[in-house]
Amino acid sequence: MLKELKEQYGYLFEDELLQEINNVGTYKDVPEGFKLIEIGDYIKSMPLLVSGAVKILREDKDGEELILYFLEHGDTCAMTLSCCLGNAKSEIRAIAETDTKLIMVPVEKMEVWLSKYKSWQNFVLQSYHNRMTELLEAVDTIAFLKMDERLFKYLKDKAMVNHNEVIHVTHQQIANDLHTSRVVISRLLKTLEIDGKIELHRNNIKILEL
Amino acid sequence: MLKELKEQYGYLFEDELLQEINNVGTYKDVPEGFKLIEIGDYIKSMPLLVSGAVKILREDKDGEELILYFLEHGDTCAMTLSCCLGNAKSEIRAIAETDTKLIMVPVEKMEVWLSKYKSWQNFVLQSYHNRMTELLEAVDTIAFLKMDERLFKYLKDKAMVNHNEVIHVTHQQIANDLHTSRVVISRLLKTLEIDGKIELHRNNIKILEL
DNA sequence: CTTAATTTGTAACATCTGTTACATTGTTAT
DNA sequence: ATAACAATGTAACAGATGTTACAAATTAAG
Repeated sequence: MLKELKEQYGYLFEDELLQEINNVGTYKDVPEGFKLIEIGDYIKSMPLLVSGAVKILREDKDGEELILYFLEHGDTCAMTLSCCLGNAKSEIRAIAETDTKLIMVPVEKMEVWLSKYKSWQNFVLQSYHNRMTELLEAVDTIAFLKMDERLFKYLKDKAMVNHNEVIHVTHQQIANDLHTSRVVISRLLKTLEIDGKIELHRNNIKILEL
Repeated sequence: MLKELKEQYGYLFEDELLQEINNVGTYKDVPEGFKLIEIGDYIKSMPLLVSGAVKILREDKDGEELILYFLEHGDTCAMTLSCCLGNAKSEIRAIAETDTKLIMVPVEKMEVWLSKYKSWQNFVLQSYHNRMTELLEAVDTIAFLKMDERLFKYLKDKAMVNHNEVIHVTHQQIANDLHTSRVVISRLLKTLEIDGKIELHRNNIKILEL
């Protein structure tokens, strides 16, 4: 575990901090689809992504979802950060998009390290900055793009974090992530296929223009 | 200035920090409509709101705006925080919604205080948390509400930060803030008036259900 | 193999939002 | 007072998105 820690976070943290993380952190290996955080959860430990990808979702009053963004290796969830340090409930849901390796850091340590390690402080602030930027991009996507553009962006992003131009997903699942209906997605996917941007198959879609 | 500082931030900061803010901060008094931050600006000082309200806007690729949220007394702009500490350009525009009093804190001090004052560290983290929450609410509003609901929420929010159930605004200005067209706003406003929720007048609207 | 469930395709229609065009009313400047 | 401008009202239409319904193709279960 220390080896993977150094690979992912060695350029950020000094050896002493890496050692501390190694000592108090717990290694976690979760499969695709595993629910890491549920809305309303009190967060007791913070996840540092080592490998894989995580999908961050928001929910409306009827329980329907909307994807905000994906997290990748080297990322942490600022929403979680925010909740840990503020002792608040999670505002979002986090689902493993692929098989994922994480290091879970107990929340008590986070505060201590904030004062003890300048590099940790920088990491926390940088994480907030990154997540803020990604949230703003999510706003742009939702507010400024039409559904066909949102859909194509979603497909490309998903192919990206899966490191595969073929994504395994049904039209219904896409509709859930984009907070629309299956019929709308099927319609727009067909148009994308006619335009030569994707190839449609049962349970998977090949992205031709990445 | 120290008096107003203590009134707004006394419960957060110890006297020593308040004194430091008073020494290095510059008092700023700006009129309604004043542009505090432009997209792309490098931020050299961080604004602490003392009184008034500030409108935070995002811009699309065609230069059209979209309101994200309002800031009020006791708030600071986390986007600015984020930019200061990350040495990055501003991703948003900030416009004084009302006549506003601010204290501008030089960016160099912010970093020093992060290590020196625990209360400042908490304030910075709490501000990030608040702004993250507000950004998520903005996402909810844009993604989950229809235009008539967004409009009514906007009117109520605006009345709130102005401490007045009569808001001075034209249909065109509302359309700009909500990233739609004037005709759409006029149509929906008329419906709200018929439903007895507002009263329409030239250049102002009275909100009846707050 | 047969049946049931899942996934996808598609039509028809409703509703919401955006656009263009123009009339009317109120305000400002000369 | 009159002209120019700004703000609002409204109709008519276009386009995007959401809904319902049902058929066809594929897969899973018994």
